[in-house]
Parts: sequence; C-alpha cells; structure tokens
Amino acid sequence: MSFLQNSEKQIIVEVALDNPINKLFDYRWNNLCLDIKPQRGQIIAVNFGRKDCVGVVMSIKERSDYDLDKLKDVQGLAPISPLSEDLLGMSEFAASYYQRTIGEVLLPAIPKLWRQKNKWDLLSKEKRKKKKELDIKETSTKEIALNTQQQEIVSNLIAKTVSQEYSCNLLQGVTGSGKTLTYLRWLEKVLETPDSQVLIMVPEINLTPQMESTIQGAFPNKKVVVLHSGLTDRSRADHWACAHAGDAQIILGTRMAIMASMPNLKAIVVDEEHDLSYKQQEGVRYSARDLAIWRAKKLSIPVLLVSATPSLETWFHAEESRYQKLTLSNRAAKDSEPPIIELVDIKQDRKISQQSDHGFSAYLLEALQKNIDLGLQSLIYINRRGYSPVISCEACGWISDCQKCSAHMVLHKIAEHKKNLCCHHCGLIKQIPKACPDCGNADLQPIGKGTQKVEEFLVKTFPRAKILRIDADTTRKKGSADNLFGAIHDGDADIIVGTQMITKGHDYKAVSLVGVIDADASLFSQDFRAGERLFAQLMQVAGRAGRSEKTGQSKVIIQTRYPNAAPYTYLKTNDVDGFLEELKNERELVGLPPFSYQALVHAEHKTIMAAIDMLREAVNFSKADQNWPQNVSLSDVIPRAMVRVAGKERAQVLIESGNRQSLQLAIQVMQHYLTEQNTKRKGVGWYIERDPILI
DNA sequence: AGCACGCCGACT
DNA sequence: GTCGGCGTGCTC
Repeated sequence: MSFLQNSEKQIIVEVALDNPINKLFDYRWNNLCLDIKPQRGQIIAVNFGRKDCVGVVMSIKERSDYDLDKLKDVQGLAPISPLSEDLLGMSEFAASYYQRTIGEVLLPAIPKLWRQKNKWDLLSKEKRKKKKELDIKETSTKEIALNTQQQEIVSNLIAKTVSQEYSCNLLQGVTGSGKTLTYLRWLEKVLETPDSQVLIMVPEINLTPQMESTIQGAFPNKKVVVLHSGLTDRSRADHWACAHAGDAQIILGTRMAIMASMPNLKAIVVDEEHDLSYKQQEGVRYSARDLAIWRAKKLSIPVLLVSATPSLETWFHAEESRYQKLTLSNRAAKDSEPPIIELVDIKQDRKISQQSDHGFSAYLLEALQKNIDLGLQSLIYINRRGYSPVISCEACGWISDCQKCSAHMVLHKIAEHKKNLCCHHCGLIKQIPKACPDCGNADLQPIGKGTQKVEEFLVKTFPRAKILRIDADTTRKKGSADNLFGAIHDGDADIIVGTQMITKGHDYKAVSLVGVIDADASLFSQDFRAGERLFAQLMQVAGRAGRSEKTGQSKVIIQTRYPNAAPYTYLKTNDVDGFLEELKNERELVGLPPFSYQALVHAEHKTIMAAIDMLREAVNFSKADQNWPQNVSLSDVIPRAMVRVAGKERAQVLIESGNRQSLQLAIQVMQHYLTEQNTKRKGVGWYIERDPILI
C-alpha cells in the first residue's frame, strides 16, 4: 500500500534553497513521488520563481500557511539517500551562528553536479568512476613501534572512542614527534568497528597527495576519498557520494570536507589546527575547525586537534581543561635532534645588505655553500611571491600602485627577459611603463625582493646547484605542485626557495639548512594575530630541517633586525608554551580573543563615504534598538586596513563582547538594520563576519 | 540573490 | 513614438 493511500492528508515539505531569503519554502509532495515517504535531508528539484533549482527537505508537514493554490510541486528526487542528520543539524547551527540562511550554508556543501537535476542519472552508483590506483608507500606504518608517550596517547584516545562520548583533544608536539603516526594508530582502532568513518582534515590541497598515500598505506583495506576544491566536478561529486553512502571509511580533505555527509562518522582529526586556511573567506565565512568541534559534540565522538604550534584559542581551552591536552615532547627518531636556531642580526650586517639588495647575509651564504658541498638540501623561506613587491622612480618617488586597490603592483618575471606588474588583490596585470608616468624618468627600480628575485640571485651565485622555486605561481597548474614536491623528495634539488607553501607539512628528508630571509614585516602588522602567525610559520619551517640520519644536526638561520622580538626568542629556545603563555597574558590584558568574542561588519561601495554612512546609520539604529544588549562594545566606523580592493572602498565596524549570546543578539539587531539600509542604499555591499580574522 | 514589472529620459 | 535606466516587490 502506498504511503499516500494511507491518509488523504496533503503532504508538504519545507525546503532550504540557496538564496538569502531567511525562510524555508513549502512545496507539495505528490504525484511523481507517490510511493516514497518524504524524508528530512532528501535532495529534491523544485521550481522557484522562474528558475529550476535544487533544494533540501528540512521538514515535513501537513498544512501550509502559504496559499494552497500557489504551492508548487516537487519536480524530482535525487537518486541518493537523505543527507546525514548531523550535517543538517550542523548547517542549522552554522546558519544561526554565522547569520546566513540554511540554504546558503547547506547547498554549497553539495557538489555542483549533484545540484543539477539533469546530471543525476549520470551520477548513479553504477556509473561512479573507479579511482585510479596510487602508488602506496612500501613502508606500512604498522611496523613502526610507538614510543611510550605515543602509546599512552593512543590508549587515551581509544578509551575516549570506547566511551562513545564527545571529547575535544589537542595533540601538541614538535615536528618529527610522530603526531601523524600516533593519530593513525588511534584511527586504526576506530576503524575496526565495521562501517565506521573517520574524517581527517588538512589545511591545504597540496598536502593531500602525500597524506593520501600515507593513509592508504596504513589502511590498505579501507577506502579513502579526498575532498577539496582542486578536484574535477565529476570526482568531487563521486567522492562526496562515496562518503555519503558510507562506501568510504576515510575522508581526507580541506575545510570543505567538514560539510560532507558522513552517516557513520566516528572520529575527526584536524591536522595543523592553527592554520588560517580552515577559515572560509568568502560566502559563509565559517571556521571548519570550530564546526568540526561542534559536529563531534553533536555526534558524541572525539575530535583531535593536531599542531606543533596550536592557535592561542585552542591552547587556552586546553589550559583551562575544556580540551584535553596530549603532549608529544620528544622527537621520535632516536638520533634526530632538534635543529639549532640561529638569529642573524642584519643591522650588524649592514655593509652587505646595502651593497646589493639580494638580502643574504654573508653568514647565510657561507652556510648555503657548505651545505651544497656536502650534497645536502637547503630551504630558503621568503614570504613574498613575485620578483619584487614594488617598483619605484628614483627621480620623483613614483610607486607602482594599483589603480583599483590600495596596494602596490608587484613586479613579476614571466619569461627570461620579460616582466609584468601584477596586483595580488584584484588580479590586474599591466606592462611595466617604459618611463615614469609622473616625471618621464626612464630609471624605474625594483624595490625589495620576492621569491623570483631570490631564485635569480641563487642561480647566479650557485651556478652548479639545482634550484627549485615553490610558490603560488609555480604550483598553479594542476599537477605541478605534485611534481615539484616529488622532485624535492627524490633529492632532485639543492636549494628550494618558497613562500609559506613550503612550510606546511611536507617531509623533506635531506634538508639540513633552513634560511629565513626577512620575516620582520609581521612584527609591525595591524593584525593582533600576526605575531602568533609568524611564530607558527617559523616553527613550521624550522621543522622542515633535521629529520634524518643523513643530515646530522641541522641549522635554521633567521635574518632579522629585531632578534629580541618575542617570536624569535621563544623560537630559539623551542618554547611553544612559553610563547603562548605570553600571548595569553597580553590578550587578557587588553581583552582580545579568546578573552572576548568579535564580529566584524564590513561594507563596500565605490565611495568610502557611502560605505561609512551605511555602517554609521546601522550602528545608530542598532544602539537605539530595545533589543541591543548592554555588554557589547562597538568600535568606531573606520576604513578597513586595506581600504580599496578592485575599485571598491571598504569600511568596517567591530562588535565585541565577553558574552557569546550578547554578541549573537547584537549581530541579529545589526543585521536587521543593515538589511533595511540595504534596500535604501543602492550598491553598498556588506557582510557580517563572526570570529573574524583581520588580514 | 535573481528576475520581472513599471514608470521617466534620449534616440531611430 | 520606442529602448533602457534602475527603484520596487516577489519568489513556496
């Protein structure tokens, strides 16, 4: 007997659609789906306005407040089971926390092909593409014996899995202490339960290939799928469906993976949890790490945050025992010692740095030469891509500014004797002017250095060494990152020059020297998290050194003008906790996160005044609103640190509170007036960002 | 967010 | 007389 015949009642479903209208839309559940019971989480096709689109059933009811004769029918059902309940719950939470509609959170989490009704039959299970076999590392991690500390941590985590309770755990340990091995051993236990799924998140796409092969090596009988934005639409749709169907036991991915549907999720690992890439910076600006914790809580499962340099927020929670801290204090390999950290004061080295602007101290050059002679690899870290960050006219002081952004245009070498100017914010590309646009002087000079210039200098200085550059420009093409990192692993490089890309996660077995050219800029940033970030980056890049028997004790040489700055001194003594303790005290003193909660209201328009006016008015109305909470503070409405991007001028106001609920209330009030303002003020774009990272 | 409807200015 | 500007209002 069919479902409908049981009752003559009308069945109506409430559907989430990807639009900013803050409500669900009612549709009539009938004819084509006669025999199928509607279920929350079912992906369906509907007609909305003049367009066909795909939505998700959020609830089922028998009557609608909407005019019955205006109700439209459901147009089709996706050939797939409903989305997992915890994903729906998390989407509802994220929608309210980040002040967006459920559809805006949930629908972008579904791969594009699944959001197209006409692709559905193509995606059915039988037609799912077979994944190509990857070369699994010979050395299975199973043979490696754990040390006592690692064993204790594994047992601890296993106990938490057994108890089937939520717990948030911080695994803190220096590079080389075997963090990955430790959590894989825990996951092995989790995966013993049939059908169990685990989610492992990494911050960057580049880290997935190596990780995938490690994981597949550790679990040859389990199906691993990767989820990140670098996949083709087809693979993403297939991998996602595999996770959703429970066919994949291990889901490895970047931040987007937290939005995957995983019906049997039993553990979550957030590797390099401090990494800012976990924060989505467009659309719904969620933190995948925070959502992972929420999801784990909802599911009553353990979540493990892993880092050598935890974010202050996470570390603080661990200190306060809201998270459990698990510490790996030793390097795992018997004969591997931590690298020696040396600070070179380049104020003392002025002679050399003024003669030429290559930026290398004599000391670092010597060390490089020595390392090359020994046949060992060196890493040069400079966090700036391109040839030089700006060009300038010697005569009148003209500077290569972008017309659309308040930023300099960066000089890029695009071929042997060809250079361009390029804006890293709006993507504008221009030819270098033949002469100064202001005074006609022909002598335009590059100022400062980026990865390309450093590479050029090294090629000249060490003509027999093989030099590789790794930055966003050399890894843009699909597969090129794989090739470059592969070349390094195979020892096919003497010196590697790169941006922060080289600091993340990769194992370089033969690197015994790391040079940091110039990291001082972040010491003076407006962003209160810059110091924290610098410390983590340096710690990470330092961790690339000294990981094998071959290299002996390795060295990290950091050039700085401020050798007494906190990030450097704590780095020198390898004192992560000391550094974080100091940061904590500073933040507590001035009431910054984690001692307060923040939301940023952003507005943009062709003119800064329109943006500022809109925010001012929204602020005034909000403060006068009876629902405006007492214990929140509002900053002045000010232009953003980078005022102009792509021709839009931007302004901000910061809402702060020591109380989460108050902040939430304030955001709601503010959003109400912004929406109202928005209808009056044409062309002013805006968004509210919860827990912002101010870059 | 889209998208259409609608009511005022410069064009064949 | 029409094309098109973007203000207003609606979408189950």
